Amino acid sequence: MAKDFSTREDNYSKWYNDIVQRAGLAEASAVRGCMVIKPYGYAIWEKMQAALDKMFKDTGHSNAYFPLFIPKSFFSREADHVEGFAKECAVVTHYRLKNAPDGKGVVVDNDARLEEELVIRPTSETIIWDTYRQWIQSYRDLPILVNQWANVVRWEMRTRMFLRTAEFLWQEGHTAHATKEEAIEETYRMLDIYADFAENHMAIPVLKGFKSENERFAGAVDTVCIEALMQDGKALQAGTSHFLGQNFAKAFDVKFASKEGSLEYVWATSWGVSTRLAGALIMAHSDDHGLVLPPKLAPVQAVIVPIYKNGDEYDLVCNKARELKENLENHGILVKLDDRDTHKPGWKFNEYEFKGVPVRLAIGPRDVKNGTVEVARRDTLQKEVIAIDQAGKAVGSLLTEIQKGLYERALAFREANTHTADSWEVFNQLLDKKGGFILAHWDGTAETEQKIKEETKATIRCIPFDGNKESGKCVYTGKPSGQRVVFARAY
RNA sequence: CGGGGUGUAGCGUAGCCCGGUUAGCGCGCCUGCUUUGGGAGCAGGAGGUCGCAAGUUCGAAUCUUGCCACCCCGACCA
Repeated sequence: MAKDFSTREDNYSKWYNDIVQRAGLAEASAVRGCMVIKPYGYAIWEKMQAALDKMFKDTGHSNAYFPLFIPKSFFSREADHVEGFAKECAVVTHYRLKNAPDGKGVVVDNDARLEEELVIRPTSETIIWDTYRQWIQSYRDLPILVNQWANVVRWEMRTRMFLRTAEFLWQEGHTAHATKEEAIEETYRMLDIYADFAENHMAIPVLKGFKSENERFAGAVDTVCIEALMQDGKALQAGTSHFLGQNFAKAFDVKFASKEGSLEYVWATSWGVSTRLAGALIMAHSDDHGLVLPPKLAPVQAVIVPIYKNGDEYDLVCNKARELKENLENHGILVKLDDRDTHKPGWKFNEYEFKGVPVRLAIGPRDVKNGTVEVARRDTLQKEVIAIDQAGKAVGSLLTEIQKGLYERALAFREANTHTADSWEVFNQLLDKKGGFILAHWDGTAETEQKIKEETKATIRCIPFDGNKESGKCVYTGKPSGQRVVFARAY
């Protein structure tokens, strides 16, 4: 085990922070609540972006960019929206600094107060719908399928690396449609893309479902989400897709002339995932040896560590290692050859283990002589020696196997930590002992959900799409219920 | 914003209660030699506004007051 490193058992949140820091993903910044995403962490985000961006484009979406600043008055156009975000908005009030009268540094110039304050976007629905009004006159202008990659700011009281920071990176899709049906279809289409991405790229199984009224996006008619389970038994909302109805169209007066000649309000969706996904990735797969990355999102899929005693051996081994690297690259594998002489092999082993590189290849004089290479997989920590001329093919299929294995391991964990509760007593026991997802009946009221939250800190993560429609009694009030919902304590 | 805690080299810390050498140690860093199949060893070396500001004192990392930052627990959080 790594020195100076916490275990999940010992201290889960310290373990998480240690991974973020020691794997070089991110670090705290000079600004409270904001983090610096370091090159290795950003490389993972770029791989996520690349995969998602392709999925968006493949479904007809285009990227665009809207301003960081939003006129304050825009927020009050939609009542629920302003209600939901008002408490966490950063506001720009001035546009100029001046030298301090006492000569020490600079101060805000009070003569440079903005006529209307600007809110730093916590999300962009308002400015986008204000813009869409200009873009839409006729049904021929629809649909508009736009996505934006951007940073947003939500002034959070308590922050955690990746999971909740004051500023974070995300994508937000904003679509406009002529019909309700089409908008609803889009809402589900994008949720399916998120679920596909989570399961096939991140190797994290997710539940799809509706948010309850309490958890719904401010301004949405319906919010659907994907929910993942972390190793400590807490749930994490990994992505959301909103059917906005005509709420924003009405708030920003966006109408179109239909084929029939009538003037109608436009139907809308919005959907997003953020750098929070990196947090999900860490907590879903990593172990007490450090980060574990699924091959599809690993910036380096295989690392080659040469082993040698002197200059002659170094040349011999590294020449072979370069051949090996080329071989792997020809199989489409992202390979790094670490031929630095400044660190010992043992040090490198630990380093790459900590950084979650899926496959490690060690090659020394013995291997050169025997035509072999040692292959170690990060997920199971198993090692084996294989023929070096088979390495390209072998590592390729090993990466596929690791990707699949991580998903299956996460799925098995979720299944082992999903329970049903039919009484308040069992509900509480499950929460205290195991956490995880709890399937329980709920009377459908916001009041009951609120009370459950106050008493147990558990919330309704989602009302699952695939939940069977068995009827039962609310676990809290005993009132009739038509379907089990998913409860959990959540990030 | 409430309750508690912590600020000493890049990181982790001792010293503080009870003021008094040149602020000590580990990791890391630099140089050299020996090493290299799971975090190397030895020798030498560099690196400090003791969070910031004021005060008490002959003298402050140490005592007093104020401020700032961070951490934990609450509150808050689609």
